[in-house]
Amino acid sequence: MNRESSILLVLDIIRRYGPINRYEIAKRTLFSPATITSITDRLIKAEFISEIPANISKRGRKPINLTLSNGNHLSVGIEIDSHHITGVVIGLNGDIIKSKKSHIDKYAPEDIFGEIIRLYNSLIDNLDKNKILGLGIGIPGLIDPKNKKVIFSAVLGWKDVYVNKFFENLNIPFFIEDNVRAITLGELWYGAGIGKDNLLCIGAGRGISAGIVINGSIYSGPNDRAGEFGHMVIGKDGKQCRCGNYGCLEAYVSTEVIIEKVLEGVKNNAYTGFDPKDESRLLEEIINTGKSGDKFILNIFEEVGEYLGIGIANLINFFNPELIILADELAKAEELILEPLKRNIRLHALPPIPNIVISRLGSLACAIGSATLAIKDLLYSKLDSYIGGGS
Amino acid sequence: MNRESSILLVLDIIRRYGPINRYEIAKRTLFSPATITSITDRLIKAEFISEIPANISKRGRKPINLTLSNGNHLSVGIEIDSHHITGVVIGLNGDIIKSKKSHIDKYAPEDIFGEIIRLYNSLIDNLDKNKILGLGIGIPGLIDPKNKKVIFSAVLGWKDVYVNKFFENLNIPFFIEDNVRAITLGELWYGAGIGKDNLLCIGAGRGISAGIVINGSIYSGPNDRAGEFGHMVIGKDGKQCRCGNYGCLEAYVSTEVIIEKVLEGVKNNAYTGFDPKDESRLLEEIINTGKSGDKFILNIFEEVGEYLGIGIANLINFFNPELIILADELAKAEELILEPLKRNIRLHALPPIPNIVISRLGSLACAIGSATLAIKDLLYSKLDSYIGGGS
DNA sequence: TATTATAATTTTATAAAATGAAATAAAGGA
DNA sequence: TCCTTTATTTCATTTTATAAAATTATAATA
Repeated sequence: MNRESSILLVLDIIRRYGPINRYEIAKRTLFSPATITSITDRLIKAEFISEIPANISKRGRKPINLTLSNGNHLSVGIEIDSHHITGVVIGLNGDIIKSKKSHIDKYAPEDIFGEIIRLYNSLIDNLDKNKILGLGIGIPGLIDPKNKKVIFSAVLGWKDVYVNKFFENLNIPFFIEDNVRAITLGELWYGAGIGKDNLLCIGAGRGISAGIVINGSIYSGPNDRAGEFGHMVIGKDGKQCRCGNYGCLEAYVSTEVIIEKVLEGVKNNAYTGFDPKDESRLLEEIINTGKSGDKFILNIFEEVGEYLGIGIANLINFFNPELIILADELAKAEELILEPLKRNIRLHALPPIPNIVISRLGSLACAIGSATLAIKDLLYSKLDSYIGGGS
Repeated sequence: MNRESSILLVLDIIRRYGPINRYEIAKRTLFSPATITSITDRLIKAEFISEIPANISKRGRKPINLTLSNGNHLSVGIEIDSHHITGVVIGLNGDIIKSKKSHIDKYAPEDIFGEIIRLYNSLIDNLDKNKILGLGIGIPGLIDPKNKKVIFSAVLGWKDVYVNKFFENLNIPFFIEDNVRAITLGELWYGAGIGKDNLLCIGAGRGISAGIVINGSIYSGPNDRAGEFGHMVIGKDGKQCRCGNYGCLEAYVSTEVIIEKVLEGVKNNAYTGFDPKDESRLLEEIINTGKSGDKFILNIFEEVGEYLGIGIANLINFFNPELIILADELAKAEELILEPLKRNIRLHALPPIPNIVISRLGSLACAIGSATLAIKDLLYSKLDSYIGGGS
């Protein structure tokens, strides 16, 4: 093929399997060691990778490991959620250089993107502007990343918002993506999914959806609709969902359902400790109360875990993933939800049952994943301008 | 990259998008037209592709279309089902050269593979043996294609059957695959799925499973378990399944369920025209009666279509395929099942709703798909021995 | 009918990429 | 110390890919 795709291949191997030495890269790529030497030379000169000593002790010359280098190229990622925007700056290897968070209470696109630009500027304030590769934004809703359009966002109350115009003055490559897919990308490259080829990242919050990783990359489907399993029917003729159908997963599992059940319980059982007015902190309080062993709350998570477990088991049977990552709001409940979830998955999924873990990047997952969008764009297509021609 | 992978890429473009001219191949591959000329020259010399005149009428020199050539390289495919083995010989472009079918009534591996070898020999009898690329076999059950092992087959009553030993004397490359995946491959390369990148092929017979096509190739999952959605729970706390759980799709949808319902109806309503003893033709008779407008049968397909529709809608929401192909036994019911199926999918799947069609290769789908296994192996990895080096 | 414009393909000289083989480097062990 | 092993690099050569020009073949036009 052409020169560039060989470089991209080597770089992708280093990203996925690094730190890795030249000899191993040669074996994985089927290139000769000589070729790997020449390609990695140029990547080192362009400061994309760097050598780190390997300390395995066999006979013979010690291998020199190569890894994506931090610091020389940076990317900014921003998450929009219902109450905040969260920003991070990361290096190529995912290390967090900086992070910042701010509250929002106005939801018009102008307001939010204005705030994002303020946050962006404050993040890159004392950094070398030339090092910034780009900006990625994770948005809850139905996103068209190609045309940089938010098709629909229930959380933000947006419909057909074109994002381009807000950033044209910024003069920096920028990308948007659905928040769950951004989380998935972050976890895949830098979190719980490192080294995995096929996994599902379940985003459970107000709605339920999954980021799908196939053969090491995100699968969005031909219409960017893949992963939307919130309205999977698991209880035919069961509880009515807001979509009108009966028995959808989302009718049984969501942060709203949990809050509803708790508030109803508060009414009946004279619960204390909750301030139902601070909606944004209610779930947090519920989780804390549950973690301290409250039977009523435990029982609610048990119920939710059963339905979510069936939903995920259905996906496991169909998709045969190596790993399930639980992310977004519900993931904050950790063992509280994980334990009943695992139990019910074992009941309904056919072996082999994959590991089920909580998001490793936690509250920064979406921002980190969004920053990864710009890194991915660079690593997959735009090296030319950074690596000169000629050998 | 190396020469071979460029050749494979061009060949795959011709397979997927052919007949196609050199100029279009250049655009799709990002190779220069000059490169395409040199690669296609060699492919023509090796008789993998041939030129056919294009009859589109624009200005300028007419393009010369290239297509996989038939006749110079052949592949044999064989399907094992509960009562027959079916064999075909196809060319690279999927044209059927020959087909043959025989009954089986003994199910020991020695018996079946003995019969397969007889069928194979009779199929290649008057053909040039040098042209035969290989033999593929589609088997109902859980298959490990890499180790050529049938892990489990309920239909055949097999467990841990190693297939290698039966073919070592034949001295020809051979491959095995799960029957639904074989059907899927056949439909993708030569049937209803030509040109599609992401589709599901639903195999509905005694059991229910799906062949998954992602980015133009079959996805089997890390453990070859992908697609097994027969035990997807769609009716929590519903009808008990033979697996022990409640509400599985297979408890509501399978040829056995249909036959059961009909036989029960026969008992109650004094139905005539069925001979319940000839199990292998019963479903056929049921379908024929339904097609002639019998209300009782129509109603059964309506019920089955509802449940299958919900199951498939769940997959559509999750997977966002471009196309759904219905195959295997139930597909023989054609409109009888398709109409209620489509109706219920529209009720439960989020738009955009993909086309839903019946298998185009029909009763030869599995055999053709199995033959495709050997062609795929050749086209994806073994060209070296056919195409000499040098430019 | 000859000419012109256009489109597809091929030729050819050149540049770039990839490799094999030999050389070098860096370690452990005798 | 020298030998063996393993990793990496050098360098001459082969292979692959390309750009630019040339050729071929066609439809539209004069």
